[in-house]
Amino acid sequence: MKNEIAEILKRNQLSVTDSRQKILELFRHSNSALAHADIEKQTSEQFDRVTIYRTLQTFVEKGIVHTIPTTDNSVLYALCKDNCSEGHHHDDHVHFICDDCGTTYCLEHITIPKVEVPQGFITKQTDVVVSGQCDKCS
Amino acid sequence: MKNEIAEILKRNQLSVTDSRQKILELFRHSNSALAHADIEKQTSEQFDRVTIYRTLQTFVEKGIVHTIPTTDNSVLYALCKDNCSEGHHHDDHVHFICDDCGTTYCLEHITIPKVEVPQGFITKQTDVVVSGQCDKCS
DNA sequence: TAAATGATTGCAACTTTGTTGCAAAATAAA
DNA sequence: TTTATTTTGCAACAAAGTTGCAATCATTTA
Repeated sequence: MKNEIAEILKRNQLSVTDSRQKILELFRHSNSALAHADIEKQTSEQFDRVTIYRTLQTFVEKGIVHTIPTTDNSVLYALCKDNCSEGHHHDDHVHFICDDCGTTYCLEHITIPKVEVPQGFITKQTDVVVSGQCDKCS
Repeated sequence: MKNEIAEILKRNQLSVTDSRQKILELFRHSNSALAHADIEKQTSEQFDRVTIYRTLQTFVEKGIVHTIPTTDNSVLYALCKDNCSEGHHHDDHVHFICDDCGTTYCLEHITIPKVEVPQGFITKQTDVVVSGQCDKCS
């Protein structure tokens, strides 16, 4: 378990530190996306705010975690499933935000539809965020 | 021209003030989405930061403007085309963010595809954000 | 296994972004 | 024109995020 987490870090050429292990564990045990504030709370302020910012940034750069677009100004992070390669995210799944409980899910099994763009535009990534009620709140 | 803008404000039961007219004009003359900072710059700091925040908030509430989800933590605003009714946005179009120049476009003519969600989930809104290169940068 | 190297952390200070209360000013109504 | 209501700008604050730097920790090498 703990070894598996250390493995992921090593595979991404990251040194294995307490904060990285703990934060990565949080993501693996959560079935929803996490905000910076969630992580700060759930680690019971064991780590400095700055460390959490930097860890998340590193994880995004390494393709361990991806950010989820939201209409409000909050930033959400979620595990990339098949461990995207550095700078090459290919998390082609839909995100679902529940209006009631606020939970954000990665709907891994629903693939992003192809979206047409006008002449001259080139698509590199397509993000789909669905909002409404999740199965627990409906 | 100016009258048309005043009309929109009156139609939405808003009193016609300098800041509201000027900011609404900015949106109408821009073919892309605007961030709070853009507006602050483009009004050459004629209005207080707070006024701009409050004006944008009011416009969103009235359905004159809508927010666009982004992967970074920035909030973008764009004109609602057919002047959504209060609280009832129905801007079912795709948003495109150019990775090179950073411009965000509302692709008015491209409709959002229907996205399946798992059993028990209820869809209320679907946001699609495509990123890549726009026609000017490709 | 211990010392040396290099990366990461925590702290402090700071910037940027967004919010709130309130008096003054502007708009709309009478 | 006067009155009532709304909006604005200021000040002060709160939250979110960033940067430099010394101390600490992880990894490498001998």
